[in-house]
Amino acid sequence: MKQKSVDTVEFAKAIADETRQNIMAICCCVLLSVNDIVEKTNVAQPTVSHHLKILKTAGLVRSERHGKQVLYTLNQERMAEGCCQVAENFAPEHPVELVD
Amino acid sequence: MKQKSVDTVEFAKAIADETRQNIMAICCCVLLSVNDIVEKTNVAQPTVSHHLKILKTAGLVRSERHGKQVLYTLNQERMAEGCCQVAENFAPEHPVELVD
DNA sequence: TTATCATATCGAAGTTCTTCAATATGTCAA
DNA sequence: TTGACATATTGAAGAACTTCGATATGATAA
Repeated sequence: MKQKSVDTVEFAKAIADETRQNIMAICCCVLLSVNDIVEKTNVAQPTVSHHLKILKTAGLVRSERHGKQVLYTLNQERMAEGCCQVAENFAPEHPVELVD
Repeated sequence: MKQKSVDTVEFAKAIADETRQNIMAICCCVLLSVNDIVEKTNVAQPTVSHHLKILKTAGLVRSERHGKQVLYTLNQERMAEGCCQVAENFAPEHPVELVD
C-alpha cells in the first residue's frame, strides 16, 4: 500500500534553514510555547512565529492552544515520511525504511 | 560505530530547489553529460552548471570527465545518509534505517 | 597550433527569504 | 469591560538565491 505522497520540494525548503532546524530540534519530543522557543533560540518572537508558520504549513509541527499560550511540537511522523520520500525518490538503490 | 556526520542544513539547502530536484531525478541511476541534463530540463547551460556545483559541493553528485564531456551522476549513498541523518535528528521516535 | 566542442565562471537582474520593530489579534483574570 | 499577557500579522530592509547572456577555460581532432 502506497504512503500518502510528500511534496519533497516543500519538505526540503521547510527544513532548509538553520534557525528552523534549531526550532525543530528544540521542540522535537516536547510541547513548547512560542515564548519558550524564543528564549531557547535567542531569535525575535515574530521571527519564531514566522518559522513556525512555515513548518506548520509543511505539516512538520502540530500546535494546540492552552489558554493564552500556543504549544508547538515537532511532527516526527511527518518528518520521517519526508525523509523516506526523499530517499525513495533519490536513493532507490539504497533503500531506507521506516521501522515501525 | 558512528556514521560520518552529515551537515543537515547544507544537505537540506542543496535539495531545496525544484530545478535541482529535477536534475537529481534525471541523473539518479545514470551518468549524464551536462548537455544531456540541459536538454532534459529546458534550463540554460550555465544554470545547470551552477546547480551541479551546489550538488557537488554538498557531496550529492559524483562527476568524471570523459574527453570533452563531464558526466554526472547522483550519489545515492550520500542521499540516503542525508535522509537518515535528518530522520535521526528530527524523528528519533520514528526510526528510519538504511537497508543495506 | 588552430578550430571546435563541452563545461565553467562572471556579472547583472529579478526574485525569494530572513529578520525584526511596530502593531493587531486573541485569551484570560479581575 | 478592562488590563495584561501571549502570539500572529504587517511592512520594510538587507541578505541570499535563481537565472541567463557573455565569456573564459579545458579538451580533442585535424
